[in-house]
Amino acid sequence: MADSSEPDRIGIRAVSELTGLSIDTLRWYEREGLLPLVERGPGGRRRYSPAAIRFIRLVQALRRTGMSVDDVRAFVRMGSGLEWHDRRTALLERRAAAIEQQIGQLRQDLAVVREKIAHHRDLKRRGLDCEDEIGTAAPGALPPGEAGPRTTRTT
Amino acid sequence: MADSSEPDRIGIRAVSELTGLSIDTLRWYEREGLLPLVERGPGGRRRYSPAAIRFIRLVQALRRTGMSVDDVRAFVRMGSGLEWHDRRTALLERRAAAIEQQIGQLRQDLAVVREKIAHHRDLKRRGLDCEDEIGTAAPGALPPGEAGPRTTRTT
DNA sequence: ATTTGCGCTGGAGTCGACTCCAGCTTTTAG
DNA sequence: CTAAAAGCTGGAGTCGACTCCAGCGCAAAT
Repeated sequence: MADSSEPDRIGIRAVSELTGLSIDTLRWYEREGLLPLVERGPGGRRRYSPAAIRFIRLVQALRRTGMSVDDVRAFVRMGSGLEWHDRRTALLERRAAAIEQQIGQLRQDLAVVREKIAHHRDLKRRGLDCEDEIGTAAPGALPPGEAGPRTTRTT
Repeated sequence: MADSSEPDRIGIRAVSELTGLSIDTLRWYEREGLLPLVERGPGGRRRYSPAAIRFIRLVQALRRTGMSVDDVRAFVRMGSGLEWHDRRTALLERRAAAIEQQIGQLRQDLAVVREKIAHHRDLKRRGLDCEDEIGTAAPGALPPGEAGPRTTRTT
């Protein structure tokens, strides 16, 4: 039954390289209760099973998609009991929906940036300087040399 | 040409509601030099032109997609001169590329979460209890399709 | 056997990005 | 005209999420 001396266990350094999380972060996540599956080898060193690593990937997905450490912990703390099963599943489903929304938001943001780029190119093509500031507008008339000194005070 | 008494200017409260940024954040962004277009009405109150609001939207897009306040400031500080035009455009293009990557990442994360959900459902269907922790453990070795150096950041 | 070095722990420190506050002026409603 | 509401400013405080020690123990290499 898979004890921590099995051959497929790897050390913290390898996990760090594998996942992109820093060693400190891995230790900190564990202390914070986000990584329940980590075992210890002789000498007290951490050994990570494939399952532990898959779990880390889930945690990364949750974190990257904006779930707070607190909420991940809460999720992890639900444990694996049947009684919490539905709740866990529901939580994940909500997360999936949230991620879809984020993708939508990101697409919008991408559109905003692209639009800006297009605007820039347009200005360049016409040999103009930048719009009033950066603000764009382009209603019809862009009186040059007005626009005011946007130079905000230096901090 | 468009002084701050024009009718299309709106106050900070309206902008806050419009953009979802808090009033404090709007003021703070301005102090930090992210919002150069904000004018003042009599009494020293902020008036936001449509152009200013469009600019805020750009800043929001940049921030939401992970650009730091420092970097946004740097971008803004480039000003509108022709000499910086290409640099500005290049920066925006890099950002657009970064956003595309993020969307890709998010899709992967979504897949991870969905997989987890499916796994949960499967367990439930079979009336089993736990999964990640302990249970479910890996059959053989590390998952085949996932060796990619996901490596980002730190250390 | 000693050196070199990874790993461990608990705790402190940092950093980015706000958020809150006190005290004051201006605007607006009654 | 007065009072409440909304703004303004500079500065301090908070919070989340790490990141960095100091000091110690194994352990593999020389």
